[in-house]
Amino acid sequence: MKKTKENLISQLREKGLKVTPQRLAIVDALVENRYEHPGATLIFNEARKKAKRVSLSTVYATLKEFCENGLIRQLEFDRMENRYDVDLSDHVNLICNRCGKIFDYSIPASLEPRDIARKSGFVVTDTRLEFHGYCRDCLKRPD
Amino acid sequence: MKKTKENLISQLREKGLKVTPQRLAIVDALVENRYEHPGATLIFNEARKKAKRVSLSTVYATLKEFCENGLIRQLEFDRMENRYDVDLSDHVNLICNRCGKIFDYSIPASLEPRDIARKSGFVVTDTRLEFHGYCRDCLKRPD
DNA sequence: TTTTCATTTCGGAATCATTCCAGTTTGGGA
DNA sequence: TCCCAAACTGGAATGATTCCGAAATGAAAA
Repeated sequence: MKKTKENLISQLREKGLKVTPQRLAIVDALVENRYEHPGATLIFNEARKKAKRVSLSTVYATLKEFCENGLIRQLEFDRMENRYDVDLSDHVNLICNRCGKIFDYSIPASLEPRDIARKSGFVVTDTRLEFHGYCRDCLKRPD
Repeated sequence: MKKTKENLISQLREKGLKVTPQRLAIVDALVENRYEHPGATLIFNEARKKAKRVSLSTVYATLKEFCENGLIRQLEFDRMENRYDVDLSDHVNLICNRCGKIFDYSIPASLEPRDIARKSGFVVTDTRLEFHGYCRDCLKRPD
């Protein structure tokens, strides 16, 4: 399930999205920095090195497009810019309170903080579980 | 574990925080709108009705203060202002993609989307699990 | 009750990520 | 090669949140 550059590019074509120099540069940045869970700014700076012309607006638009087409996943935070993840498999994000790094913890038999600490060395101080979807009322309503 | 107005006010005193008209109004707003998981703006508008003078800056500062002292909990989102929760017990937030309402789902025997849908009528389309804490490296480093 | 001062509040400016917009460019199918 | 919907650009706009210096005020001590 390792997501490669080629992999993402062919997904682009499948979805009928155009393959532009900007998008190639952004794909590169995403894949090469996958373990850092890069934000828009980092992607912008990296993409700049590859493509002569890329604007920040384009980076935002492109990341949005990629998310909507299921190529990548957006991680949303407060007081930190959004981060993007090419790994779509189920996993837990371990976020350090001090350095801000984000670690992947592949899908756990147990979600007990104690178990996570034992296996990954990461001490959990705060848990955030969010399930997004549709509530009963909205499911009834058409459109 | 039901958090009352009095409850929060006495916590204020315990922590050595001053009890001001603004804070009383904010506590009111938090408790009375607990099920809506109010954001700063809603709290500001509600608090205004009770205290003659409250500024938005104060609301933000106060909510931050309350969070740091463990009186309430901040729920962070993207493209939506932060929300605040007086319920500190473990629970899952079910967030509707369409209407944006946030439902509490008290701590589940199972975190399987299927089970949640069956029990709460909420259809889960996206799961976000975040564990905040300290990584191995930061635990080593002093300060 | 008055005095005192650290804490709190104020409001307006500043910040920062993100989106919007209107005009220009371009990938890739015909 | 032509053509146009899709992409791109950069600068302005937005919106939540923080910052800041000055003014106001709980509440502890005198």
